[in-house]
Amino acid sequence: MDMGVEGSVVCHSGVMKTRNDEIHRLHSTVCKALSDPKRILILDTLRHGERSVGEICEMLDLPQTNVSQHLGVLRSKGLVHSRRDAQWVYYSLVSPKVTEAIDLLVEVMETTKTPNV
Amino acid sequence: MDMGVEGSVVCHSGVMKTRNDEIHRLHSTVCKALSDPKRILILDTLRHGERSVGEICEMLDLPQTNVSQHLGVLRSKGLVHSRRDAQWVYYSLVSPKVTEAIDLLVEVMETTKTPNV
DNA sequence: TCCGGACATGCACAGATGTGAATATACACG
DNA sequence: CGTGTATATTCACATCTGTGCATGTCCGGA
Repeated sequence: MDMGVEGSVVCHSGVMKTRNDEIHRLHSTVCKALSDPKRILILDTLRHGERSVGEICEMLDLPQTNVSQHLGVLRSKGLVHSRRDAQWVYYSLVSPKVTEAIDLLVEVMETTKTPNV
Repeated sequence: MDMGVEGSVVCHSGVMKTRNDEIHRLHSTVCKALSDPKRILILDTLRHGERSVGEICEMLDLPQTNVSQHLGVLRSKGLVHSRRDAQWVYYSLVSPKVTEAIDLLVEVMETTKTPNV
């Protein structure tokens, strides 16, 4: 009698059902998007507004092919939105919560004192 | 003149230096810890206080070997702390910010409407 | 000191994933 | 329509990482 709060069903000798599914979806979307350093860098690049692919490449000094691949992943995970304007494609965050989350993760890192690398 | 705020050095035709390093450390610690669904589940298990390895195994229905491996990763990343009591080892979060971050990531997932899987 | 339970570690392997090279597609312009 | 620029996609490959199995270590009890 110390858990089982917040609307989740607890199956004894089993797993919390809805919470389990929720976390698996969390992993396959947001967490998987953050599981590569370059993708985090790209998201950070979009912090202050939309950027074209070429602008991101220049800011991060990365080849275009690679940036397009990562942007494709981020879009498939639903974290960024793309808008075409003539020859250029501009990417932007679907929500400011994305960078808010990154900032909170940085806070977590700092409170954990990052023991080893 | 649209970026370069918050104490980071911007190298034109280069990359933001200190921010770059910060994000790479973020990835190799916190984000890498969250890059596996079972590890997120384990962290969620510790939300309300410390648990022994056996308790975590039972709650998540996972083999002990596997749980120990993941706990080893989480400890090496600095997200959990371990305490030995007789034959048992109790794990706990180093900071409540860990689950706060997970909760915010869930919020991000929900705002992005998770388009595909 | 021997035994059993709790937990950790090393190893081998399969599956996932980031990367570059080459190529394809979309668009503007003349 | 042909050319150049911007971006996306496919493919092959090297690397990483989660997993199970077997084993090792730590601890308490008889």
